[in-house]
Amino acid sequence: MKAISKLKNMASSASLSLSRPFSIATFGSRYVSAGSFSLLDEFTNFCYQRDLPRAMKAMDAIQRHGIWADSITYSELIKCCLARGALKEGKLVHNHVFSNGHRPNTFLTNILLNMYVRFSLLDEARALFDQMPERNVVTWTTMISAYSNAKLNDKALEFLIQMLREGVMPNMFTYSSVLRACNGLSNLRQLHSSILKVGLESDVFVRSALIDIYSKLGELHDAQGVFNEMVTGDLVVWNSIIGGFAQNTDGDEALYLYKSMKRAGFPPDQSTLTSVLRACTGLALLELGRQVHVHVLKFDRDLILNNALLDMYCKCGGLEDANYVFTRMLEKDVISWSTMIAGLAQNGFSREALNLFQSMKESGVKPNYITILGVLFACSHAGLVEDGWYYFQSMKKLFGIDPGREHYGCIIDLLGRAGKLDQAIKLIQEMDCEADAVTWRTLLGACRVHRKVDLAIHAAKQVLKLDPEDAGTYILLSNIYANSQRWDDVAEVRMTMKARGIRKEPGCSWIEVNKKIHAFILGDSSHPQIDEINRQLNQLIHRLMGLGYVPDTNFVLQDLEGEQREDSLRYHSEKLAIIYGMMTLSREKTIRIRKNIRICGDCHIFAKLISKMEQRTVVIRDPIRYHHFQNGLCSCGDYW
DNA sequence: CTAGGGTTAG
Repeated sequence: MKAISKLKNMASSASLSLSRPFSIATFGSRYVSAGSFSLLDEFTNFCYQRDLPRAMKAMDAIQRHGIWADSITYSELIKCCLARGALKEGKLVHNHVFSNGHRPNTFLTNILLNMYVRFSLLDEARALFDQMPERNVVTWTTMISAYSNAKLNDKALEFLIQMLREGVMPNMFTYSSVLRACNGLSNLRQLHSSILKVGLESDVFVRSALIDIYSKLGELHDAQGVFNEMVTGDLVVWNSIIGGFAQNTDGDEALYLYKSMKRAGFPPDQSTLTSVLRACTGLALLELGRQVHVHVLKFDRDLILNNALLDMYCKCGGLEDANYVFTRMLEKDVISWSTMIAGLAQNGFSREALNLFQSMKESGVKPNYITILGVLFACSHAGLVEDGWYYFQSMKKLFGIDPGREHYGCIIDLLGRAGKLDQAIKLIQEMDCEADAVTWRTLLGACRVHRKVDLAIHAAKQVLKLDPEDAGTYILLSNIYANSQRWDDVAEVRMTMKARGIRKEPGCSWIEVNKKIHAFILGDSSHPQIDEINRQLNQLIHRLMGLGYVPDTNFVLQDLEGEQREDSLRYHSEKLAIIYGMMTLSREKTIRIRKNIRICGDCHIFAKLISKMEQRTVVIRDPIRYHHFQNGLCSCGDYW
């Protein structure tokens, strides 16, 4: 410290800039006259002043005299080029320091190398790397980091191996870069054990990189293990684990960790809030999402965060809030537009979705693969066969996007709704991409609605071939057979299920009341108010039956999955959740429910009748679509 | 001179 303050005093008394180095130049072999010395002085000054145009001119002058400045000066100049995106000038500096057989040291070459990496010129970087006579850990790390950022994972790993072979020891920088390049678990476990061996696991960068890659590979258990070992925390480490759970659809754990993080004294930042919103989205927690919104206001310029907020409102059925956020966003990108378009379409506002698509095009934002999906989804929901077909046919020509499996799925849905099953099956045969389980399930849905038994059996078999774990399809297939009195086939399906150990998931519905989540599971009566709920449910069913409601126990071809317990039809979890919502939420409030499996035909009718009789809005989100029940009608148009 | 975390569909 003393030395520094001494230097400062010297500098101010001599009115020199501190950043100016005392040693000015490394001289070439040639004689340097007093005139060229001042040229060099000038060059150095311009570099430190970050005056790029003058520095470049001065560099030209010293080059003509065959002299070079020191590495620090050039590194300042290159920083300046990087800050201004001046690639051309950067290349000139590169040529200059290599001119007339001069060779920069490893430090300066690393900086040049990094410059090419920052400009995403990996080939140039590689060429420079290849001609370096000496490569230190920074050299290797720069290349590895460049390759992992470019997703050239094999290259990154290959460089790590090469580096080790040449006896250069990786440091924490190296590990945190190369971890992102892990393609599989075996790579990762190997790297992890080397990290433990050299004791670098306590570095926060390495820790967060480990957590992140474990969770990207779906190994949340390992990610949490690494997290739990943490002694001194760091915001990014917290964000890594919270993001890991949020992205792996374990919203509960993400939210729990979010609370712990705040308790540990780390204020959330943009990244934290984005993950927390994603967790709310997955759990359909509109009220909690609204609370998070308050914190988002501090970061109103953050596009990613606002997109996450927008999506939360869309997915939680808060369309008005979504629209509010959307109109007020300072900046909108493809994701913002796509989110809003899909959100409108999924919630039954097809016309609005298509209008928004129009505005998007007018605003000059280019639609992408996902945008078109939302558009096609809107068309199929509104029964706009012509429009949907048009967009599908011309998406390549208009937007340069090749239709993928999901686009075909939308069109199959579109044709299916319109009852054009022959065309739908023809399309499946003509698809450029392989039909998958989702494709066939879409067709199966159409067969169910239009009661095409033979085609339904074919589609169901295809689904099960591609996804042998799909309990709902087994049930549906067995119901179809039962309905046609094909008892041998029924027995066979049941046997297959048993042999494969397929068990149907119990139906479960969640509703958020007073910031608490209430879960209703079929066959579970642990809710404290279950007796009252059942009493009111029975009363209501009685009243509905007086108005002509007939509990629909004939599931065949009406129920794609449902809760599959014919005898307890009246206790399906969504019915319990609706009643509970009616009991606890004031009349003008929307009853919002999330379900783990698809709604059955009977509950669908039940919800429609309630919406009319009680004049209440009910929104049920199942795993694949939204049902807005209002005044006796559902936004899905009775097709799902 | 080299390093870590977040958004749309499925």
